[in-house]
Amino acid sequence: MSLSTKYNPADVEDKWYRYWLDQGFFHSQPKANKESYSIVIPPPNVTGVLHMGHMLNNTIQDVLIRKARMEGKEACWVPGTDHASIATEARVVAMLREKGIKKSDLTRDEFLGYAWEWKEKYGGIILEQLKKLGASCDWERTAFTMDPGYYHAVIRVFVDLYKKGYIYRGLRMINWDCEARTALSNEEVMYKEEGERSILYSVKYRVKDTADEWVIIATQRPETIMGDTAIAINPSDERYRHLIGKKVLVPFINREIPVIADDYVDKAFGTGCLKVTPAHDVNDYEIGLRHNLPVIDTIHDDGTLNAKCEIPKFVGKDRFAVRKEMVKDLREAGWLVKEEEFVTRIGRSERTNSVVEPKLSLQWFVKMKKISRRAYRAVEDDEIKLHPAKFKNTYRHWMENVRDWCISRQLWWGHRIPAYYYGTSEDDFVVAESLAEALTLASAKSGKKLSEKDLRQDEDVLDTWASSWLWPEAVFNGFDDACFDKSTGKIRRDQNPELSYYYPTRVLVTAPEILFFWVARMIIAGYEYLDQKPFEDVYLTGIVRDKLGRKMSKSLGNSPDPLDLIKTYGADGVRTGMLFSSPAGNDLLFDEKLCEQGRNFANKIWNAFRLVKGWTTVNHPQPEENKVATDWFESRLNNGIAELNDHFAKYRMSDALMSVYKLIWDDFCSWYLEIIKPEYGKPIDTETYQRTVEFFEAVLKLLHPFMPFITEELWSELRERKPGESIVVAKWPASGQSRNDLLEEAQHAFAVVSEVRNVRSSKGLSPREALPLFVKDGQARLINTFWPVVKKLANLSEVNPVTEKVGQATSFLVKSTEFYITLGGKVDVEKEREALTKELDYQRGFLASCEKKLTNERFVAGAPPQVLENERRKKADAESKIKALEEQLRALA
RNA sequence: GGGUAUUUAGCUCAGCUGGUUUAGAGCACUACCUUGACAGGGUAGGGGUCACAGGUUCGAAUCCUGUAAUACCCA
Repeated sequence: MSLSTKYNPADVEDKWYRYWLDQGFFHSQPKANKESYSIVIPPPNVTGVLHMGHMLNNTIQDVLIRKARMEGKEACWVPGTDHASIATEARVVAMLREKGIKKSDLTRDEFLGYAWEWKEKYGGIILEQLKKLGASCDWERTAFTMDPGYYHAVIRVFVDLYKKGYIYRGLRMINWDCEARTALSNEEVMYKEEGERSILYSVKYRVKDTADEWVIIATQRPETIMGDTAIAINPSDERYRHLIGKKVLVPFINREIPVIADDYVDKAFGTGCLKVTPAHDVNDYEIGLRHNLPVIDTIHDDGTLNAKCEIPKFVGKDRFAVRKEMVKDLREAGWLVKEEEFVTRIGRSERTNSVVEPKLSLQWFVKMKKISRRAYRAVEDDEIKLHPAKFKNTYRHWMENVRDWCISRQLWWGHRIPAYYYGTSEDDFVVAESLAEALTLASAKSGKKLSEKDLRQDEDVLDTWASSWLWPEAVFNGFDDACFDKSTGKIRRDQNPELSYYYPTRVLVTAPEILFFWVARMIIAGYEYLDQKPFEDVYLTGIVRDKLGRKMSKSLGNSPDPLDLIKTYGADGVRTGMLFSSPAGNDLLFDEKLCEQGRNFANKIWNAFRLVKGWTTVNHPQPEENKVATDWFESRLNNGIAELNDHFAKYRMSDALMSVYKLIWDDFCSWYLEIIKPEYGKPIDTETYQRTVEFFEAVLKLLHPFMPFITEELWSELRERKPGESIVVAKWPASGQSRNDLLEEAQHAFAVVSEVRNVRSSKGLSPREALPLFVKDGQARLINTFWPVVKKLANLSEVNPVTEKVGQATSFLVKSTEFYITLGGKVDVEKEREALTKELDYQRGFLASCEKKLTNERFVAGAPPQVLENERRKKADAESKIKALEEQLRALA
């Protein structure tokens, strides 16, 4: 073991992680008569690399799971990754493009071959990085949402929900990514916070059968004019009321469209006339439904215009190119009345950044209203608790307005939708777990004898969340043949020992931004398939931002590389750095200084260890101050454990860490060790030494969930350890009796020490110079057993009780006890007077505030007795202090 | 535009159902300390009319109403 004055994390971290793995401490199996404590990891994208959000999230999980393990629970933390269909596919497509391969030149199977290759190569990176952080996952259970068993589970659930009537296929307005050529969920559409600049064009349409009557509409998408099927105005708009029912002509193509009245139209926006294009705008589509308007879809999947636009020169051209041409043509025709810049919100694909095209499309949906009812109640009734609880409101709001879930994606990487088509009509399909089964069903449904060649499987895959919502069940193989009952569509827990042991999991730790599309849906699935919640608690972390409050992102380049941080500050330092400032649900403004604080803390403990390890022992009777110190610290420790457990129970991780931090730094190092520290080169008595080692062990254990590496290193060196022993599986300290009288007396004693030090510091006296102290007790004796401690820490030559004030001395007050230090002529009377006067002013002001209350008749009549009594005590206290201060002032004169 | 939250020391935050000393912590800051565990340290200290304006109450950082700023979610 090195004697360096600085702790070097790099020397120990890898060594211990390997040891923990070799010993199998992280592996869990169901054990009869042992309580289980399980956590499933929010699976990171298989394409991802570790970012600060993961660091925070996984540190918290590791802290919780390590504490549970030490408490003797069967702790099981299941790791894994998510196939992230759209993100991964985008990366693979980009990778192929670099090699000069176009996705469109590949067959589905060829493409998937590349995708799997890519996944095998890069897919495990993030999990390897978590090991550097110290994550105590059960790696033998590592899961992936496209593992064969998991894949089958997802397909099985699709079939089951279809049979139950929850899944349907329908025409809907969806968000379309023209570049990736896929539907996007609302969550995958991003808007720039500050909006985007665009141009609002005012265009005039001729009213039918008039020579020179026009309607002027405002639009930012003139390229969609050919898809217009109405002009809408607000029914209360006097300016246009006379037009209702008339027809107007679409520019260039002269198609007749009606003028209709609809409340949706905002009179103040643009000209107050809205062109309605149901195929290309969500709101227009809604208006179209209300007024039975036709839908004319003029844009292809790739964003180019199609023949329905009726203008041949536009067909095949990109929507944005057409916009430019259209504007030019309108201008030349004299129909463009105005162009003005304005700021609007433009939806863009999270993955490709291309402008989202609202589009009508046949997609698969899950009906959400009924299936989500129990999930809604579960959180409402606190069967599942959200931390912090404020998210309950958000959850309720979403659940009450839940909308059907579009689960199909026009991609290849993912779980292929198990629908098989056999004819040309929209209803000519069946849904089945396998081709063979599909064939049977299709033959029956069509009444024809079909062969496999007649069946065509749906080309699309499922939304990634439609697989990850099964995570808590699927990682324990809940949908296997052995326990999934197809006839009831339920999992039989009793047929699955793992599920019956680990489910429900204890807590889910994740980011609030995925409360709906992941957390809520997992709850829904849990109740649907097991009639039981998937987890007891949901701990929602904040978003990691930079010092300036900006979200950390790759594009901003404001995110530090977590592995570099670990290299610089050690995993323990980074873990504590993350937790120092992360109250649940609040964003964390990350600053490297926090990691530095963590590293410094590690160093502090390291040096405390060097101190204790450096002592030699001798079999002497225990000195009085050591006896007092050990008794006191035992109480302080017990009380610290209780406090810590309480913070944990409430998921107050920051507070939990801070309370261990202070217990170790302030109480153990600054007070306890300073009291018992023998003079340089002298030995310490055996009794005190033994107790100190015990205390040290206990505080290391309390700190272990937060700082696993340094605590293991020191714990292993503190005593002889047998092979296979480890702090990882050491017993969490029990919180025993705590003596309040000792804790209180210590407070007073330490206050006296501080005051004496203060006197030294303000008088410029050396700490080596012993001083005499005189004590004039007030109503109660402040210090009894702690005098030897005070004498040592404050370096007092003598302590003398007095009954009268002491002249020619500097003085201070703790509670109402007066203390005097004679300085042999060194007293600066003016300074003393100043300090005393300042204190006296404060006490008088304080007294006045008490008196004000007590002389208020309504207060005396209305306040509860304890409050009154308390107020009287405060008053008496202040009065005696004032008296003492006045005496001291007089003594100075 | 709708919803939900936040606003307490320079920074990040505690302060639960109003009353335990005219508000607490960590960091940062200031002064002193090259003291034998630790300068990645020690000792001491300064710093807030609890966003603003009203109201309820004997009493408000805490409850109510309004205003303003900010954040997130949904449209």
